Amino acid sequence: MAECSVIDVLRRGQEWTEELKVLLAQPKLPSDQVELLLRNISGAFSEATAMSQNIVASVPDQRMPSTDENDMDAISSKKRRTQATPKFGGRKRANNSCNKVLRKSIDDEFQWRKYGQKEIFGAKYPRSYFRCTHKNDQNCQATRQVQQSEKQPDMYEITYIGEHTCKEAKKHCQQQEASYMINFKPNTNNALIQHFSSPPLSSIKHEQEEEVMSNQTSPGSIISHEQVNIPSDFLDMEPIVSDSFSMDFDGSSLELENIDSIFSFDQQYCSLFQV
DNA sequence: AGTATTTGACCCCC
DNA sequence: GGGGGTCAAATACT
Repeated sequence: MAECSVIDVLRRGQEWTEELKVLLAQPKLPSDQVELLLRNISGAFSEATAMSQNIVASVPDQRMPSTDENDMDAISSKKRRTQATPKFGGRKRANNSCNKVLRKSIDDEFQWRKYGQKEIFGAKYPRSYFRCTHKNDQNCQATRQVQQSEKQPDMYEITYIGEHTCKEAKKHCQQQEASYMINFKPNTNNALIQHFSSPPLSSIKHEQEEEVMSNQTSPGSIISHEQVNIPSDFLDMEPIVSDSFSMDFDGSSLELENIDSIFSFDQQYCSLFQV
């Protein structure tokens, strides 16, 4: 239900964007119409973001790690104990951040250790569970779930849960400044993509998947003013056409570069919610 | 030998 | 009650 609404909103935004492209191609820019369309587009992003927030927030989280060492004594057999001593007691689903992305590769800049795999009811492919390799030595709580996409078998749906607190995260944190930015200056709705700006660090890719990244313009060439980051995961899914526009209205200048990257982002985000 | 993966068991939560 | 997330012994790999 909510998914359909998100898609509707995003498609609406896409239609407005197409209209904007037509306007921008005109020699004499109707700046009032352009501004209106920009507001509409930005508003659509905001709306879709707010709606999707509710959807993504429902992704379950990992339980709290067990600290009960004594119950090991209760193990009498080689295999798992029976439920006399509740090893899993107190498990709860914390409100850690989670972020779902679609990728061609399951590799990223972090080291993961697989700790489980499950056949998911109604799903074609099993889901694999990974935790950060530094869970034990650095108490890093980041986990991720990887599942082959049914719609696009060459892609993987990766859900990142929790954030890295290991040294690897700190190392990659600095590289994050190279992430992509988008901006709609003349309106106040630009909080919209901000929601995407806070995926777990592990979902931000830089040096990997060059074969896709090389199709893009450099990060710095994308719009900037209000700094709104887009995870590169969304941008690297499709080649991005390098259109660039510049315009003025209300006395303030607005640059529109890589506007198609916005469409691409919109479409890819849409695909995450399609049934 | 140490480390990573597999896989059945276990438990929480809807 | 059952689906899904995690544990941990067994196994595979380096």
